[in-house]
Amino acid sequence: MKINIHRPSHLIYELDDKISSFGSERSYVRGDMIYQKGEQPQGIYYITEGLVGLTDLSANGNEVMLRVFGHHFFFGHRSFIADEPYHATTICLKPTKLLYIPFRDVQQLCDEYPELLLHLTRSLAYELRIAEDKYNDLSGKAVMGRIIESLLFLKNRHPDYVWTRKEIGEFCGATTETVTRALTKLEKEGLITKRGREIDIHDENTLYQYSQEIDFS
Amino acid sequence: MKINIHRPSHLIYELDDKISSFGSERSYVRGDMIYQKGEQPQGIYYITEGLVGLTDLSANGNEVMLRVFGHHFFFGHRSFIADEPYHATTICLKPTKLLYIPFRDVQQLCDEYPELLLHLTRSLAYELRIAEDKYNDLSGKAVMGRIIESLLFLKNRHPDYVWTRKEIGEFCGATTETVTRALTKLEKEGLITKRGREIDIHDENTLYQYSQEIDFS
DNA sequence: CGGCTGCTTGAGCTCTATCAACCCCCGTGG
DNA sequence: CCACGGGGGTTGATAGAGCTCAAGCAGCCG
Repeated sequence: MKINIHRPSHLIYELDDKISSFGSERSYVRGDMIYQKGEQPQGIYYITEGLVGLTDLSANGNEVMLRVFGHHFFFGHRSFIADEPYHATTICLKPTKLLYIPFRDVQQLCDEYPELLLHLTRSLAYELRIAEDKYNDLSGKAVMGRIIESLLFLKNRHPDYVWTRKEIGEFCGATTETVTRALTKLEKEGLITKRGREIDIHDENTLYQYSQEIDFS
Repeated sequence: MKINIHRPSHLIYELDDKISSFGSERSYVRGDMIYQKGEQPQGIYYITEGLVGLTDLSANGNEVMLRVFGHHFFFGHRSFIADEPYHATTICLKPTKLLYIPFRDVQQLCDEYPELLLHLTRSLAYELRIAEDKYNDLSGKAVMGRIIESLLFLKNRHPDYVWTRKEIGEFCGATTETVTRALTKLEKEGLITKRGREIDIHDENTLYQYSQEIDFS
């Protein structure tokens, strides 16, 4: 997975004000479900504050974290655009405020701000690459590499959040135990420091370099 | 991965004639590379006949098949829309004729047929679900299940093509040997018949049922 | 018919999941 | 303010699914 240090280009802050006059504000706390796999979409969501994860259950009963959305992110539009029921469930990770925009208003919003549709399209194109890069990694990269890249990715995108070992594992296809072991090793190697549940990365580049070294014996 | 028995809804045959007046026709034979990972997109591609695979190399040197495109499919538009270099390489799987549409013409084409952009957007939304379903499967489903689903998916989408064990493996994250072993087992169980390199599925539903049974001991 | 690519089968090994036990941190309520 | 409960984290031992390596076979094209 290519790590994006900078915020994805498809975030357009200017829309913020415009959108706020549409749709209704909703609040969630950690653990709340926003929508559930299988439901029929009725609108799309725009986060003004907080963090949301898109998760699904895999065949062996493990949770899989497919994507994460922070503030200024839309979500729920994939299913809307594909005209499919939701293929996964969204869960609130930290206290979140968002705008729920029913389809009727999406239409109107798109008419008023034609760049919105293009923005959503771009975000799909972007997320598709991420998903396929993740697939590639899962198929051929050792856990250690996946864990490091996920750590860098998640902390870069959402720095002000303490990611749990479970969440990191769900994101990259590893168990909590394996993540723990990896982090312990990284700490011994002097690349990170554990501070309670927080993980301090000493130097992103060094850590990334380390993850690219093929052999973990 | 949810198997789609029917052709994906985002194929719009009516565009065929309209598009043919744009762009230039190109031909490829099996093994030809159409574009390569890292290159900067200059246009998009539309297949009039044949089969193309989007592949990448994983960390351990294995080939990964991310997507396949048949006739009436566009490809190369993800990178165009995301404004990124290609994140993977497209390889011709069977003799293919396609139309190459440089960006200048894409613009014009979109103006003339506004539904085209929406069509491309839908295909991205659709492919994103597939990619995430594949990720989920890879993360939690035993190989046997993945192989069966890939077999059903690939043969449904592109029935008139003899998929090799290697290709099936690359698509679902398994080695050629593992695919062979799985197919041998399926033949012993009376679910498929091997006819040379061709694989005859006795009954899709029975096979699918079998793949959903959790335990492969 | 020769050679190449793809397929098959076997043996062994390794990575990572699984199971289990324990600890630590933190928030909550008495 | 302390006790307690529970979620999260750590560590160890073990097992097994599927990969790797190897060697031979079969189908297919020139």
